Amino acid sequence: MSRSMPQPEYGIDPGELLAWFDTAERDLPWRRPEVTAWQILVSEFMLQQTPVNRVEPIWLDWIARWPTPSATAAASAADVLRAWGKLGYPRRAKRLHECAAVVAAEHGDVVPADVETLLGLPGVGTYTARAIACFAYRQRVPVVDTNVRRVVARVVHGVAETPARAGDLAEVAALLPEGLAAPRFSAALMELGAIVCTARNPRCGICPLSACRWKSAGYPPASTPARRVQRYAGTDRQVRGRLLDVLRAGTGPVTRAQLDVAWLTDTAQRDRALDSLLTDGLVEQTSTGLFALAGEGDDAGEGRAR
DNA sequence: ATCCGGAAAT
DNA sequence: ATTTCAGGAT
Repeated sequence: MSRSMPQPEYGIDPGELLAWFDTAERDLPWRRPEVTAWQILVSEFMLQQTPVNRVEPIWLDWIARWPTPSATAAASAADVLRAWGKLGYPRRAKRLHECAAVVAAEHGDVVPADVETLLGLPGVGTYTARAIACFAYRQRVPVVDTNVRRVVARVVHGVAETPARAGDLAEVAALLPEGLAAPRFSAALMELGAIVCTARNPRCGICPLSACRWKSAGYPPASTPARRVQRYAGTDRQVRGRLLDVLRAGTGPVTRAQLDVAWLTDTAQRDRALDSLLTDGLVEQTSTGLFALAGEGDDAGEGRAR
């Protein structure tokens, strides 16, 4: 195209990125070499929309208690929901429990390695399937999360952020180095987005990449007027959280009155939240009309005979 | 396009 | 008080 000047590459130099990662990589427990594919899967479920710092202690307890899919599947849903604690989005815990049952029963207690099969598992979507294929099985597949999307938007496209697009996977695939370096490259790209090329206050002064279109363009701010944020206080989500707090705190079924005190300001909202928890299968009603965490009355995982 | 937690940082 | 955080399901 342009013949006067050599066009700058503005890809992402694997050498620069990987050299930086060698020195800056965080020592996260699920990156240790002895960690199994299942345990990596557990970390990916927990990390969905949740910061690393909050996941770490819960993941450590979790894999010590339930190291395999079959061990997880043998636990009761109630025990799984209690172990999940206040990590948030408890439907993830239920999906993880369901995922464990599928892997144990249909895949010989071994996490599948191919993306297509992974995508069929409960709670495994576009990102998580490829993260497992890449980080657990060392495959050269594109792993696109919010960090990667942001880094590519800035370094390659010169804009502060871009919405998710259908072409994101192909674009990131084209950035991957050939051969065995791809998984580490993907981990490094995510790490760069997490600790240098961050959403709010990027630390461009310590960025290892010498070529960045966003830098060349003078760090233009986001053009789109910040999509409407999902609030939390006063929403059904908060009410659901309060109701689950009550059920997690106890050791068995509770009365409706015990649940009601969790949210007194809007009884219609409280009823709606409880309905949604029942619909999601996170809460169950006993034959005597009490409420309990799903599987609370079952003896699965309790080591008792029927 | 919406819903789904909760905590820490700013 | 707002923003952000290793997304998925509907």
